[in-house]
Amino acid sequence: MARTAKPFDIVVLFASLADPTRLRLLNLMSGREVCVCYFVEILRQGQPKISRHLAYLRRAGIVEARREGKWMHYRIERPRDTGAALILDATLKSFEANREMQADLARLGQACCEPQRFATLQGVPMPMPL
Amino acid sequence: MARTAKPFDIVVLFASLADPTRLRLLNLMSGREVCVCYFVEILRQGQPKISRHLAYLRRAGIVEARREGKWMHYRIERPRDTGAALILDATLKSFEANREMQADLARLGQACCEPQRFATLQGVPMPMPL
DNA sequence: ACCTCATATACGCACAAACGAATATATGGT
DNA sequence: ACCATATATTCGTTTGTGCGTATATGAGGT
Repeated sequence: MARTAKPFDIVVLFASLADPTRLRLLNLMSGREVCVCYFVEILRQGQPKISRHLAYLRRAGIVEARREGKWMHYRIERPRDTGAALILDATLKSFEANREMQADLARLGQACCEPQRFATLQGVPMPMPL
Repeated sequence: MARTAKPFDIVVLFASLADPTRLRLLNLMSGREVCVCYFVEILRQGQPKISRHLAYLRRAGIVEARREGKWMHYRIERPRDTGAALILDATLKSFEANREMQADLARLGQACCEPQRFATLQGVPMPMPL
């Protein structure tokens, strides 16, 4: 029988959005593909914590990962489910009015333009606009 | 000093949406003010459970209550925070494509048109469009 | 004052989530 | 084959959530 894609679970989507760290991760990924080490540096949180939250977002079906050598790049994946996609759109849009989210983006901008100021980011591939 | 309305907490909003019962409640309230006893009847869940979930939605700032004699009526209250309001809009819109949500609405329609078929709803004020 | 009905809250339990620390896996370089 | 680096997963603990049952509150009727 044809493998039916299991219907998108909206409760799981909301659970994945109900955490400040995960929202900050999504904000940083908005419009860009970002390497894990940037998240660790920008959010100043432990690496296992970041990794766990990224896995959570992936299981929820709104984030995809791509390996490039030693590095993993994460990007937002708009769900095929229309309702879910619109909720995600509205969520990302809401970040535009949020101080902390804009501060995170500013820090990400710094890390890209002046990577020499971030000891942990030497030689790391830069975030790429999508 | 001027009482600053505390900024809308988007994490609390998402937490309030991350539960199937609460989503079903919001769906039933979409465009209508509904009495608690309808929720109990339509969702076939215990009254304390319904009441707790309504309180949760109220604390999250997306639902308001109005007393009318013995009865409590609940309605959706669009948050003043624009981002939150758009997320809520998208959430309600997503219900239109959902089987179970439409079945709940159909049951609510029955309860209104043929209240005599629902023993628990005798003499209860009808849901009112807003 | 008392009783009933509608709704809300308190209590105790079972289960899930989030965390830091430690460990495992995967890749590339020597 | 070995080591270093980047990332993922496991473990044990703490904290939070949802539930049913029991009880409290609040309004209206007698």
